[in-house]
Amino acid sequence: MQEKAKRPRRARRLPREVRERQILDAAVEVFSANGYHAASMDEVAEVAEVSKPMVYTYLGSKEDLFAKCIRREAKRLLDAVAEGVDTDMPPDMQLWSGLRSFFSFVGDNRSSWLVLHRQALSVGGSFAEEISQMRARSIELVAAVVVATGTRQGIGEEAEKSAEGLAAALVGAAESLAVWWLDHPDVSDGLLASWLMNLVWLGFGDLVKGEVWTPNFPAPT
Amino acid sequence: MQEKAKRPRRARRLPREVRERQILDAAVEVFSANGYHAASMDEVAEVAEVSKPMVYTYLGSKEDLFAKCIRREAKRLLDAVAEGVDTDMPPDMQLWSGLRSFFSFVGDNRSSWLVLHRQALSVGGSFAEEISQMRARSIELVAAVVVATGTRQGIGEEAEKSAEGLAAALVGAAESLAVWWLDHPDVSDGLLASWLMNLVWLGFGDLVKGEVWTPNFPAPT
DNA sequence: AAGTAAACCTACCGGCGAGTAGATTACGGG
DNA sequence: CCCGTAATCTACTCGCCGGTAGGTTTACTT
Repeated sequence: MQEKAKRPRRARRLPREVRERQILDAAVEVFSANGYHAASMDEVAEVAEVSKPMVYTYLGSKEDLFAKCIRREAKRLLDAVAEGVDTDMPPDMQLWSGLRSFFSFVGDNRSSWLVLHRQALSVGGSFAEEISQMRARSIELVAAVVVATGTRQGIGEEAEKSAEGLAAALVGAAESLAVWWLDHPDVSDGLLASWLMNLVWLGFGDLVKGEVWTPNFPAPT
Repeated sequence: MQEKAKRPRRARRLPREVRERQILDAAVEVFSANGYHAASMDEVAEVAEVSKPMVYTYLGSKEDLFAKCIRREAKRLLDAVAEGVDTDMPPDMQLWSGLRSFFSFVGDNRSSWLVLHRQALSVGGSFAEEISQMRARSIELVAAVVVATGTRQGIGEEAEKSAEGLAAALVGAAESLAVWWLDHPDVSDGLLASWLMNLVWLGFGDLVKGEVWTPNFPAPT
């Protein structure tokens, strides 16, 4: 019987700052795996290699913790995208760069993406609100690019009015493609971005030129 | 003290069939409102105006209940879309009709849509699997339409290879637009479908014709 | 009217998980 | 080397919720 009791049970003490980071990392992992409600604080603590009271002491309640996860990951994502986009570029290049950055981030940070995309929306209350607003902001940014293209080329009011809808569709397409990517990882982020650009930009372009698709119902005889 | 005990407490007894329907309706409502985990069986019972044991007797455990919700609502959605689509129509009209039916359904059945889109994915386990598969099937159907267009017009292998990705993007765009719709209800389902067709179909068309968008990096001097 | 089966309820149990009390140990400064 | 403080733990409480036991009422049948 060796005196196991004497062995230091856990890693050496670390400054609060570091622990907080560890816990947040663990929380993102746990939340992304099974969702907010299914995640337990015990599990977070375990993954973070820390005891539960530390989690509460440093990060507060479960809601607090989740909010902090969301905000941190959202900021990381937005920063990553913003970094790749230069607002002096022409609109199509802005979109292209933004998409590449987005897919690249998702590829490197699956958990972050999952926690933002899947979990945050399914938690009623203030988070959903917050996330929705952030998503809305993204959509507005995209819409701005769309409108910029339009006005530059003399877009009609009609199309401008629908710009936000189109932007929402584009954002959704990107998100969906990101999810699809999880099951088809043998594709590069650049290729994904190309697909979307080809799908969507040419559509925008035609819209701008005034070409429209209209349903041609079979003429009733 | 009037003999309140004598007053029939609840609505008249109803055949099992009817009750099951009521309970399922209530469950969809409750699950869609706050998600699977946050929903309580007591709340379902209350909304259904039935006592909890009835829920268990008729629909089984919480998981069973949720699964039955998902399956029923998914079937309703798929049927609604299928009903609007005639596979003899040309591909663009198929897409158009499908999109219209989809948006129409979502407009009429918000809870169904929410429970399918938001909640089902965030519940780990067999549901997520099931839902994912169903979504994958939808994507394949769309992909088939895309490919049909392509081959008819002599599409290249490259584009065909990416058809599934494009289909995923389109499905995602539609879903996202549906969500956007919730915040902007003053738009008709037909208009939504038009937007998407204009955005996407012209893109497909150009793809088929061999036109592609390519990033033109500023030539390094 | 009596019997029976199905519809329906009240009232409870057991466990899980959020959150906490309070002791304990390591590190830095004197 | 010793003390204070920050870091950290063990070990609990307590409410909520999934699930159930077992009885009661209604409605149909004969």
